[in-house]
Amino acid sequence: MPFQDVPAKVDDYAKQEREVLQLWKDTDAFQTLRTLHSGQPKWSFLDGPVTANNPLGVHHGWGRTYKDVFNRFWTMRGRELRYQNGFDCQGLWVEVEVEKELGFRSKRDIETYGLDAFVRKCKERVLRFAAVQTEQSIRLGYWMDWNDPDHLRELATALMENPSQRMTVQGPRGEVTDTAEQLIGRLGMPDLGGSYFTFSNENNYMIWSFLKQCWQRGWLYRGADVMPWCSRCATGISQHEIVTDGYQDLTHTSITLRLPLRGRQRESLLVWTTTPWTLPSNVVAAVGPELTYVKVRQGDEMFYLSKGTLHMLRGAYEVLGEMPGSMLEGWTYDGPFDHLEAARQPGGNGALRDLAQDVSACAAEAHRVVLWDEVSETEGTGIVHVAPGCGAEDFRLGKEHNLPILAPLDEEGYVLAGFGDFSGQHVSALLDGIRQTLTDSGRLYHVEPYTHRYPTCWRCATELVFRLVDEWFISMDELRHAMMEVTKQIRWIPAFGLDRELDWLRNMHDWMISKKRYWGLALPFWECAACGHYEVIGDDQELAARAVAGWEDFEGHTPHRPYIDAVKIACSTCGGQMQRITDVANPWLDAGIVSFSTLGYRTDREAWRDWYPAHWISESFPGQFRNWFYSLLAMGTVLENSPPFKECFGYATLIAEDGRAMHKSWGNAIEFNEAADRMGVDVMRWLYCAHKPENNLPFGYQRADEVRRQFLIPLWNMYSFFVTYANLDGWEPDREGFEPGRPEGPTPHSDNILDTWIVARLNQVTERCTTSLQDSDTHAATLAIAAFLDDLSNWYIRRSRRRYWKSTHDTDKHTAYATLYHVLVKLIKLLAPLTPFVTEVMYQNLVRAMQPGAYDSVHHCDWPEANAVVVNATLLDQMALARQITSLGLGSRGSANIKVRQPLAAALAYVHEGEAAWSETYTAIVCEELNVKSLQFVEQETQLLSYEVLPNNKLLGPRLGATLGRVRAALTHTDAGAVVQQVQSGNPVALSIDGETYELDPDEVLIRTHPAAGLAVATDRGVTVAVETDITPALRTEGLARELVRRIQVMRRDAGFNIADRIVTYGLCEGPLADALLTWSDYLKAETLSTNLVASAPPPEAYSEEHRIDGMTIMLGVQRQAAAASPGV
RNA sequence: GGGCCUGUAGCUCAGCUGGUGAGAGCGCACGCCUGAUAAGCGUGAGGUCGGUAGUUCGACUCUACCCAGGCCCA
Repeated sequence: MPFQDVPAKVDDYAKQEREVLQLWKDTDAFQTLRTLHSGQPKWSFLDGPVTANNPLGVHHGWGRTYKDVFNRFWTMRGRELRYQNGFDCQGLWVEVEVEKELGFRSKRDIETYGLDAFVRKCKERVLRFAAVQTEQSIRLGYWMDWNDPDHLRELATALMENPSQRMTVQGPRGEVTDTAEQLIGRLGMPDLGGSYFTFSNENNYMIWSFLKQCWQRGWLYRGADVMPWCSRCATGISQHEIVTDGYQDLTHTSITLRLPLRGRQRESLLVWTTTPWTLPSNVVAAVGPELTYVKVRQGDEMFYLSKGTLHMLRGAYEVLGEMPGSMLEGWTYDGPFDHLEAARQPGGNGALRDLAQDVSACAAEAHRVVLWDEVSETEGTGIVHVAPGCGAEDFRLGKEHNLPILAPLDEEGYVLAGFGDFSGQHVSALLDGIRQTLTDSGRLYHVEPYTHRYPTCWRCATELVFRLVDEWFISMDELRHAMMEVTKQIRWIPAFGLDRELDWLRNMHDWMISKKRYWGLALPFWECAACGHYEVIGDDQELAARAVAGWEDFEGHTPHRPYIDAVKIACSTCGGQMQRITDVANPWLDAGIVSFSTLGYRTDREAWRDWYPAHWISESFPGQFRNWFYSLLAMGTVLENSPPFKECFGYATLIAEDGRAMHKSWGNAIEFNEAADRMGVDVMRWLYCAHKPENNLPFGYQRADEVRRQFLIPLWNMYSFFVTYANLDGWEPDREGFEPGRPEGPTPHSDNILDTWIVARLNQVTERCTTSLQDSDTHAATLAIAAFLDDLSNWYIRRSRRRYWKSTHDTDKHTAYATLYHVLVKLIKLLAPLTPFVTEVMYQNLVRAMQPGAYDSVHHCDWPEANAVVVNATLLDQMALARQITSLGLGSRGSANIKVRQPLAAALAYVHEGEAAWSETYTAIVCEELNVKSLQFVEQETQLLSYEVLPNNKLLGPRLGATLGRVRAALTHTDAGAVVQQVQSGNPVALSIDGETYELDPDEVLIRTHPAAGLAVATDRGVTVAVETDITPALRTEGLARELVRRIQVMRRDAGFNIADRIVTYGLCEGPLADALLTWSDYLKAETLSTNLVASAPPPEAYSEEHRIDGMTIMLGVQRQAAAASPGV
């Protein structure tokens, strides 16, 4: 039973990969893998959930490749894994897409549409994209416990038809029957299996428990703050979100205006703002206590501004005097909009100000100059307009000075009552009116466009405004330090991850967890309308026990809006009825809880302990320090005060090949599916793995081509070469003693030095790969493998080719096959986690087809063990030396301009060390490579080169310290030849310096060489090689013979003969060519498989060509022998 | 303003805890090989290792400062 023939070239790697996928599916390969490793020691990987909101991109492919590589590696190393993928399901990002789908423009549209229907649409969208992402992940070769994508779609359809219809599905522990809605709510649980979904009941209730703990420890509070707010989404944007993609360069209209000082005729402060809509909410003006201010005259007016901002003035001015900022403190002024009702209302306007402070003054009364360290001169006038209801820093300053607050905007950005004509207008439309009012009142000084980085909504790109809101927060005061301690117990890769996480933790404010939206975790906060008391409910059972009304409306539903909102509980303080606040939660709570919710923390604490903490997690690090990593840490710290993961592997950002971010609109984006089809995913995976993760990864078709050419095609060529010749010779691997986990068999024995060498290299690389992957370093693993592939292809196989195609069937040939087979099979096991498809194809043919007891898949095999005994350092060094001599010899041939086909009499080599272990075998290899008759080592390198002697700094530095410099000087002035002789005979070298004698041991002296002029030599790292350039007539004849062989071989191919065909060769020529034909006729016949070599013109039926060689002409012909049609070589 | 990362050949990047030759791939030039063949191999040109100062016998490697780019936080 021969191997299946292997095409020399794969036309379509993607097609081949799809066939592998089908094979895995047909043989249920993944389930077999789980069974094989069930009960082994555990390796816990916790997946960071991907937002199931759109198809995957190639950047997801990068992360998923890492995850799959390490999952596969640890599995092969004999570990049991969970293989649970995660989908992130709840939150604004899904709402926004569904809104787009439905053509909605505001929250009101959603309410009109109905919360129940809207929430179902959100769930449906998640399920449909989870199905798409599942298919894409499978295409990538990512082996996980995937749901059947069609099943997810069926659930989505059922949910939309009728969520309460009962369905029965097959789970890993048997059939499960429930309503469509509840089946969806139970996805990822042990009885259903598959990916976890953060919208699951378990995930939501587990977060409730977490929040209850926070509440019990006094960390949970409702507070007022001025926050970035999206008027379109009608929601606050948390610190975590705004920093991601939030800032854009935007041009706004900036206004400089007068604030007339009270009691000072025609004197004004000059203030500048880029947000004119905040001017009606002005309360105070701030100056820098350290800055210097000036009083200037323009016409009959006097202005105050800081000295460093005089450029803000338009037209001529006269400086009247200077003063420190502190001198202005307490001056009062007339506000620009004091005629508005809001400015005259005691304490300011708006309901929420009471949450913030207790003040009775109105804004108009509060107008004065205050000191503020934050004021700078980098922009503006050095006098800052402060509106505590419209800016985060302003708000803090307002609290400090107990100022009234004017909060002008409602949820959707419309101005509230009390602002005159502005009331009812949208914030984005206020500019003209404000400008006109200022012009009319003579307050306007200057107007100018101004470009700055301004925050926008990360979902809908609407410009954010700052708005006074009430939100729910987790206080970081105590948690911060506990989290930092936990963070330090984790290994961060790259190491700077620790610093980044700590930096974030040090700086972050209290964690805003609420959102005034619809699709998300329902915050379990119940509030009493009567007395204002609130309580936190810890799980579904507690809710059931406490419910006094509305339970029947909720029962049977997942804990989402609107049904959860129906449940009322009794107030433990006043006995009144408590209602859930309508807010939903920040989605990072959902992702952060998964080290508890997906591992059975609430239901099976023992099983949870088996898998917690995760050994390894991985995500792209930009962003995740403040998001997923952060929320995991928060939950682990609050619930267990322990690290939820031991090792965090981060990687940078994927960019396009042109060095820019990928953007569809820039035309440099690549879709995942398109990449998979055009590149093949093995290529993608190698490209990902060969990259250093902390650097941004340029991704594109050019790089993919490089990978295919340098990695995949050479690998395939070697495989194809092996199979082609093994089949010709009918070679097959031993079946005796076959072990499915180790299909490569025991290390083969051979007397051939190339065999023992390549086996040594194989085991060296195995060791390196093992170490690297254990250390989460795919980059190092690919480097080691790439170097090995080069050795295998360009040295071992190339040097061994004749052993495979020679016509005798001897032990040497068998050993050659056995060795190459062993190497290839062990190699594909090393490669299997990295490139699972091509290795599977090779395995199916090399192993599965030949061994009845073989596993179905290469991925069921054990990770290869490094056999340290065969890693012979001397052998590796000597072969490296042989390659070096060869390379140098080729270099010197090149400099003499003599092609390799022309034999030369001798190569001369000098090696300054390591020659002792040299053997004739290496000489034979080098001679053949260099096409020389002999290789001679010269004793005295001075024949070829001159010496230079240097101190061995590494040894002498510590010994001599500062005197090393003088020793070096002395050494270079001595007779180098004499020193070399001393050193080579093992004697110390004595140096006299300033009357003192220093003795240097032989190993404390290094010898370096320089090529002497006029010789065709090449030298590198202490090795020198020269070739004799004399070409004798005999050598010339031989060279011609080799030239003829080559031309005949090409003719064989052009004539369409098979490589084993026997032929008759005709040659008509004179002179030296005729000599060559005669003298080397046996050689010619053997090389070209000619049974006969006829010195005459070829007959008409032969394939013939006229050739010119060195100015001579020869008529060559080749003719296939009828008798040679029989098989065999 | 603060934190982190990056800066090595035309391009993309390797260079482990300082040790004496500065490397790979791509591109370029020239050549070779040809029974893995619309593949492969070799050689070469090309770099003051961002800059400055310091530590050291010795710095691409460590330290400080500066410059440029990126990310993050104010």
